[in-house]
Amino acid sequence: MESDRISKAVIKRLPRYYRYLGELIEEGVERISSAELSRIMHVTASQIRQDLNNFGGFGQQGYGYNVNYLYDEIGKILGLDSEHPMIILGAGNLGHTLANFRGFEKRSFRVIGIFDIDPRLAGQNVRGIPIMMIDRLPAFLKENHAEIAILTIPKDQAASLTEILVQNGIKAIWNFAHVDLEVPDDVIVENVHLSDSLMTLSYNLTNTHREG
Amino acid sequence: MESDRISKAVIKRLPRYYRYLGELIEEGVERISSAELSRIMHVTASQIRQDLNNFGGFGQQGYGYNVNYLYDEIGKILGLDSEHPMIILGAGNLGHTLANFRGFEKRSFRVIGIFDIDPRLAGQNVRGIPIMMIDRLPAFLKENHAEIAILTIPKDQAASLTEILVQNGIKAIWNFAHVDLEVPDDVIVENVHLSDSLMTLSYNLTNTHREG
DNA sequence: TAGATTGTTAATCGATTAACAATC
DNA sequence: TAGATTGTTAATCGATTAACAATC
Repeated sequence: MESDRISKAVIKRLPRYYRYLGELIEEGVERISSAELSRIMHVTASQIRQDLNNFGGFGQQGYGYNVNYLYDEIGKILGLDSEHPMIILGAGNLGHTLANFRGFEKRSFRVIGIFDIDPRLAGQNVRGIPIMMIDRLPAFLKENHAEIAILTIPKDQAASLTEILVQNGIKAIWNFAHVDLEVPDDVIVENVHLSDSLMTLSYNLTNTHREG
Repeated sequence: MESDRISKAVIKRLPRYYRYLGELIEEGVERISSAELSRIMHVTASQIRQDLNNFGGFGQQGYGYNVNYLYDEIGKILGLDSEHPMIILGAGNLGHTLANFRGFEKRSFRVIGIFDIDPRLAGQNVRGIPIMMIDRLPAFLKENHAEIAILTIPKDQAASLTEILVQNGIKAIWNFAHVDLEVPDDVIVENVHLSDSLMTLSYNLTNTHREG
């Protein structure tokens, strides 16, 4: 069923709501109206209500939203209530950095294996997570359930490794390589193109201070 | 002058055009039509022409676009033809990783200093880039021209450090901390919220394989 | 109950796509 | 010149904002 597809714009805002609600919880806030949240987040109250109502009626007229309840519900919508075992492909600087992120585990994203082509890294580990050679990948994926693959490899290796991942049942790729991956329809790719991000910054820097 | 503000959506697409054009150059392609580029990039030809015409008429009727020329022009639009000295705040894993990125320098983004609060790091360096203590930051910014500050610090330090940066004339912040920064209008912030990105992936993973 | 605030419909705004005349 | 393809205007589509009736 196609159903009413939620727009990409809405989905991209969900983590931000989640983050702000988390902060409100830390501050001990129990309820909040869309108007108040609007002020804090610098978005319109209308947008907040529209966004949330894509997923259900979480609020109550005359009261607003219960912060804890809304936080939990958005967490569920984001899939944070279940485990997401991950593997990292590429044990370079970035791979190591992501393997060391403690924040992920709070949210049930756990790295269960790291893969590289450099034989000098074989047998090493990061926080107890073993670094294995890429040729072990298919066997590893048969023996272990991994949902998400993180790609922190050079762009020229991305295509061939993606194929291996797809063939072995990986359904989601968090891609840090500077290429767009070609995958079947049922495989999800989320790109983090750092250099694109930096260029956007550079654009704004170069062009903003000209006008005005 | 407000002028015809280029939409954010268009700007976010520019680096992607730039990337594909760079690949075409590597492949020795000299000219390309919007129709052909459309096929490669999986966007409409109409959008390509509309996007580019925000900045000028780079093509030629009956011919298409000269790849090298268009690449250079987009590079200029993105501000890649001038130097962008950067500093990194936070010499943790991520700070080190970014300091080590060689790709940036090709494009005239150069890291000139790294700052941290951990006294054990004082005097150390990354690829010759000195790690200094945060209290040296104001003096450093007076003596050296830095355009972009990269924030790879814990979120609770982000607000106070941002204030110091703004007071000392930094006009652009590449923010990896998990908070939204409050800055004056003339300061540009580009966020890289990795956990937001991972949650978006998790959302799609959780919700996509249900329908269909 | 009266007041507040949601959920939701309608209006507006902006971005994408289609179409085609201009022109190389 | 004829053919190809741009630049640009017009049409469509989607997302955001405004408004308000429903309801706690």
